[in-house]
Amino acid sequence: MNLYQELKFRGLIYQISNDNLVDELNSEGFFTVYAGFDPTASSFHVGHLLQLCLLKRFAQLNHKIVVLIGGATGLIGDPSGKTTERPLLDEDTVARNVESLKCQIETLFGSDLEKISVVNNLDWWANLNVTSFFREVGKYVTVNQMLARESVKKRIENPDAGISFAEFSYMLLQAYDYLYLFDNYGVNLQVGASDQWGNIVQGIDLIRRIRNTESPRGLTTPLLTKSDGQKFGKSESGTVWLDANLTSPYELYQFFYKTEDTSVISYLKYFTFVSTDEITQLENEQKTNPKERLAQKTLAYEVCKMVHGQTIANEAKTSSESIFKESVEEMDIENLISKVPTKTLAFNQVIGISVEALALLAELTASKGEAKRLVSQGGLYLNNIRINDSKEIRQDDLIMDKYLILRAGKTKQLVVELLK
RNA sequence: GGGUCGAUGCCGGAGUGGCCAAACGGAGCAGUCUGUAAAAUUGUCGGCGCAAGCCUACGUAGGUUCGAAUCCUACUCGGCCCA
Repeated sequence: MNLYQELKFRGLIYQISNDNLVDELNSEGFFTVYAGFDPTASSFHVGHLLQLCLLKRFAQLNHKIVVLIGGATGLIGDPSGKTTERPLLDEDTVARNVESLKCQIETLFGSDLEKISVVNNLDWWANLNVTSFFREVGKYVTVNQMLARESVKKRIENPDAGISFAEFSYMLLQAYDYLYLFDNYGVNLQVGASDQWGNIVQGIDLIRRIRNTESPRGLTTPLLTKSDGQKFGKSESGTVWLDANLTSPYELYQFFYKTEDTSVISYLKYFTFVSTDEITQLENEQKTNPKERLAQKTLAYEVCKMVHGQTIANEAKTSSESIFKESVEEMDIENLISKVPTKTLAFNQVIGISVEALALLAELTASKGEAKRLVSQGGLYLNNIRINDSKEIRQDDLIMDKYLILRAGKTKQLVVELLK
């Protein structure tokens, strides 16, 4: 299977800038591929994973990769897909985010690292002044065409939004980035999610006009949504980050484990390096035996392994299996501590208070009222036993004299550890 | 700079002096069913309280009033029009 077929099988090709790209992907030649990420946070999240995997696929076939961290563009903000103007991030935050994203790239790409350059567009934007920008770039772009862009149109038509000149100009910044990387790194393919299509085409166009060449290419992947159309990448507790300090490996594992049947096969294609044959097998397995959730298990494990390494992936898997046992006796609680969400509280603080108060204290619920609601609906469990009437925590509720398992609903579990 | 319109809970969006913790949608959360799935369906959805009730909330700060999300003034931010 060649590269194009592989990408096609995995559903990674949404749009291509030029039909020749199909043949080029199949030929012997090598690309230098670029994708940009704006440093709006200190970590990548699962929403970035698709692009990162795509780059990795190219790297594994010995194409060169340029990962652009938008130290400059991050200061402006991409209007694509946004319905309102974003607040500006301050410069220190952006600079700090750039650094931590760079580190993540390095751990994520591990063995393929020598094929990758990580660049920061602030390095060239810092030295470019406004007048030369207008002369070099602005002169080659018409506002007419910029206004025709979907993201811009939406904002202009929205009776109470509007778009600032800064965000409006964003597309030119990204276009120039492509030009710069084309000139200085030999980049000839930009990839991104489909909401980046406009920005990518703008870059290709600019290079064509200024350098008078047809060689730059662009490719977009589908924009991920859950089967109900919601944005991909959020769990009950918010964004699912790749940084283990922000989202624990257990939570990452759980996030993918809970994938609905209709999406799990495409996620396997997007987010893992499991071979096409194995994926087809898993697909059959899912049809005949959906209860086993084998596809979900594979997906969760593989992603965890890629992001955090094999040892941690194994731990996440073990913890997940252990905490979902029927009875508390079967759980290996000591091994779960700090792997699954754990809350440490003082012994005296807990003994004698109500379960609802404990749920609040342990931050299982946001308020006591919410905890009460849970109890009245039969959704709160202590040590896997449903709480029907409010009760006080007593010493003989403790497992091994120091642990309590709190659960809201079916899946939200928490270990409480008591210290004397 | 001038005029004008707007700012409501997580989001969208009603409300234009008391009946407003604020209609209605969506999201979220939970129950039932299940497979830690989907769909369906039921309930819930500011905080404290068993409750009565209390507290905090309709951009910010003041004011009018027995009483303000609703009226007035100033400010902040945004749209639109004019310069």
